[in-house]
Amino acid sequence: MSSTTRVPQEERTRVMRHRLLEATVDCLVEVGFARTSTTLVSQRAGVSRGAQLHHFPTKNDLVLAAVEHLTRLRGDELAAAADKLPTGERRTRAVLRMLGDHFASPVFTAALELWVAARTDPGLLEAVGPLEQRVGRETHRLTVDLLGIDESQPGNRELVQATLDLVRGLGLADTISDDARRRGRILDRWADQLDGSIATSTRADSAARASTRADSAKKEKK
Amino acid sequence: MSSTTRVPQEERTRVMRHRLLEATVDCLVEVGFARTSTTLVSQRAGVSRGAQLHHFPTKNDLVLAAVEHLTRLRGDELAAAADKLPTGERRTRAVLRMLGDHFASPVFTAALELWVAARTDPGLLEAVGPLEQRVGRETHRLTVDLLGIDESQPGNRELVQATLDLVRGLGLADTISDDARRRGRILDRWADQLDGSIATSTRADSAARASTRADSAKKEKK
DNA sequence: GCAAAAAAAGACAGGCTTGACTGTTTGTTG
DNA sequence: CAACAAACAGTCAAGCCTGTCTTTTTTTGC
Repeated sequence: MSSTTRVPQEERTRVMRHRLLEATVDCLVEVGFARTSTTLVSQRAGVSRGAQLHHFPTKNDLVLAAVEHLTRLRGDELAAAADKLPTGERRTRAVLRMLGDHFASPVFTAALELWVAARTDPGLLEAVGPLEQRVGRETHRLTVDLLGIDESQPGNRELVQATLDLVRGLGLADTISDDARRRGRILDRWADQLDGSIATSTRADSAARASTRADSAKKEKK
Repeated sequence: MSSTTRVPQEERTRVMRHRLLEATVDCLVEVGFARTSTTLVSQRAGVSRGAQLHHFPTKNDLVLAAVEHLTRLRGDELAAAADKLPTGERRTRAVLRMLGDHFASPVFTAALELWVAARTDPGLLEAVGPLEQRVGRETHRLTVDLLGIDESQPGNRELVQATLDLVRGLGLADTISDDARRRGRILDRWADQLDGSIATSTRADSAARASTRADSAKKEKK
């Protein structure tokens, strides 16, 4: 009875792999990397163990694919959040809050699990390292664009890096003691700090500042 | 016969437990929490499995004791580093570098492993949570004291918190891509930021502020 | 339609970890 | 010094995880 619904194999493969990768990320968030067993993933994905092994012969294959998947997820989430940013006053605060929220989201938690696991797993590190570096660079550039910062000014680059390391630290703290209010206060304070410092060192021209903001604000809306 | 060397049982117990806890911390750093098996710990400690099970009946008992041990270690290391700090010029830089070094040290790495593991382990979280909170408070106080910050001034408390979250983020980044130079640059920049901000918000004395700025302008050549 | 290939399902063995259990040595107490 | 308790040593079974293997179903090419 092949009369029910004919699904092309390409589509089936795509769906299966996607379900497995999503389940893997879910497991990373919910039970951590250590307890994320292949059996658990297949159960959560609603995929038979045989099918799983067919698409990802080894656990390493699955995890490596999950790393790439997660990298894509993080990029998308950041871009989407950046699109929703308001323009105008308190731009810096909004940007920082957006970053803070991202580094407290489940995708960051999953990335953290992989991050920590990769430290003592050479094979995983080989995959996580470069990708994390790429995400880091992209996030850096995004932040620079969103805030309209002139990196040619000495010290500004370090200031952006510090900001990103700060939100990373906040994200880490958030994983075991979620305190959004504390995070908000700290980020607001840092935004003031940034505004004061950046204003005096780079943006003498407020018109250019406004245009940069408007420009980076309107990304295509897919 | 008691001809060899008489060792009191209390001392034996103390030594055994200490060796096991040290080995546990070592394993956390070298292979991570996930692969830290009781067998591995007993091997590394040079303690028989039976003896281990005698002192720590379950793995949970061992890990919980290791958490406390590690907390003590971190406190001691911080206090020791604080004592060695130079006084006088560039105080802020020295303090930040000290914090940065601590959050890039093996004890922090071990704590990070427990931290991440605790997120998905209720029993562990129950032990790690309060202790981490305590260490956090102590570190905060230490930083405030070392930098001579007046927390009654609005915003200063958040600035110290941001500083600690920053070094935490730097420590996390350090675990998979050790880049001490980058860390140094960022912390120096942050120190300048702190000096400028704290000066204006707590010390109305503009002479102190000017000297601080002149100080931060000339980079050290190490 | 039919054969071949891909996809999916599930059983099975080998390796590792944990904690219970039994036996041995060493220190303490009367 | 004798009895008791604590410390120490090592074996064993149960459970889980991974990856191989065989079997069944579905899709594709002819």
